Amino acid sequence: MYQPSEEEREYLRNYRPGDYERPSVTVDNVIFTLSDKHELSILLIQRRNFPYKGLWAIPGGFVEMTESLLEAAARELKEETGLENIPMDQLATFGDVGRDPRMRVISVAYMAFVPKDSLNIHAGDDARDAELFRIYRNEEGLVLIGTRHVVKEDELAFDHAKVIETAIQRLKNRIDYTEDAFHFLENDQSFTIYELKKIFETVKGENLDAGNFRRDFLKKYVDTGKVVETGEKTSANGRRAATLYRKVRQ
Amino acid sequence: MYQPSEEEREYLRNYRPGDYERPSVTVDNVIFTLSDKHELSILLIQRRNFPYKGLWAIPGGFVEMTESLLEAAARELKEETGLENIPMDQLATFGDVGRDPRMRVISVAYMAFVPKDSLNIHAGDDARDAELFRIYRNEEGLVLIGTRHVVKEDELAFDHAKVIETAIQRLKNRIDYTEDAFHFLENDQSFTIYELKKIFETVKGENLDAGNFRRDFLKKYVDTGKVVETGEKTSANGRRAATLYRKVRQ
DNA sequence: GCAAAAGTGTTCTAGCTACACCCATGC
DNA sequence: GCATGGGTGTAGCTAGAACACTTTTGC
Repeated sequence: MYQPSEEEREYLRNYRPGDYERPSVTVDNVIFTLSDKHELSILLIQRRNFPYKGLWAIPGGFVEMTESLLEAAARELKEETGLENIPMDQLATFGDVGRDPRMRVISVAYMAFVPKDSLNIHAGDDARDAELFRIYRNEEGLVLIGTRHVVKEDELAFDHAKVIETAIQRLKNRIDYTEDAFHFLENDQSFTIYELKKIFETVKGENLDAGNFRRDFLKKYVDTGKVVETGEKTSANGRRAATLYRKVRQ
Repeated sequence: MYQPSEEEREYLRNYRPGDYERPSVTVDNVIFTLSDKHELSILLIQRRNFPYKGLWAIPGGFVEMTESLLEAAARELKEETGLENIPMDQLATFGDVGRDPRMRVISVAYMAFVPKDSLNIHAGDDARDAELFRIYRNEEGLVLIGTRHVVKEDELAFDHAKVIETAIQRLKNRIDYTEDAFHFLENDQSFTIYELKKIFETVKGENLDAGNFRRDFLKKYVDTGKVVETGEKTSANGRRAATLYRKVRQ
């Protein structure tokens, strides 16, 4: 391990940062969930202040000097949704010069996948309204449909349309080789194969063959020990009882 | 497109950034190339100033207020290597609190893949020495072997060992579905299948079957029009003449 | 008995792996 | 003639797509 010399420690004690201009740094969270009807959805907040007053944005905020980027993202997630201990993944960093009309702001975007029922949307201060939007697409681009509002791509604040597009793309690419899908489960300690199948279908935007999905699931997760049977079955409500599985937490 | 109201324009005219503390933002470049003996290599510079004086680091520098992150990375690449118009990809952003002992620094890492012969290593100011290091690995982690120096993982400045590890991982994952491999070619307007095969073998760290690689190459790049035959052949020097291909620039 | 999820079996094929084999050329 | 890279052919295997079919339950 690197041990600084006495000379270097002396230098650091006397170090005073120059007063050159610095950009502001924020974290922004793309929070994905699945709607009741199994549609990919995202949490947006409505801006009540300038700039982009009235437009919708992904939630975020300034990075404090005492917290890491991930800590900042997790703090913001908690403030917005009440959720803690959610795995978050860094998406990308957006830093074009004019992306915030006030000043230079560099934004590190994170993404999180959360089960809908756990979502407890805090508008935070009344400075902003929060809503869940289903993700659609037409010729002009993204269309986000909430319960009370419809938001088109160009009604998103800052460069957030680009951030969201990047996130959707990344999620689709990742879903097969990460464990993202499990994070959408309401309860990853008791779920059926077909609940998980629904999640994959939603994210990929295509229907999957039930038999093939089942075999893939068994080989990829059960045979490797990542998922085990709970021993329970669903109490049959209208159909044949299904085996319940549990995600093994590493 | 969003048109700010007169009120919002007024707000922006009068906007003065608060004087809260801001982190410094840098870009750092992981510059990959292949050595003469087809070994994956990376460009490092030796620090001649505190902190981490004498240790090796990936090149980088502060982001100017007037340039985007990518522009900053490209500017640094040019200063270090003389290379321009090289495609660069954002790797990840590193922002742990103590990663720079002087002050809070958030670093956006980029990666570039360049042909070795084009590399014209500028030490820049004499404040630093630059050298190409082949990438090896032993039980303790990364070992970087240059022509004059050998650098172990813990002799890298800041969190650059982590940055480099992340970059190597990403490169290995990307190589099959991106066009990174072509960027390592000395001349992508005239190359043979086997030159490209060598690059894939180096990055993946395994030998590939010549026949299968050839068929894959033809299907993946030639059939899709991404690569075309030049019409020329290698002037036979000790062996059968090989077809020369040219990458089509989109 | 029908709808719908749960679960199993089987066929067919595209694509990959492995490997054998021929060609061209310089030494 | 042999080493080396250039280039072709093909047998065999496997993952996966497609789909047929059975089970269980509530209505």
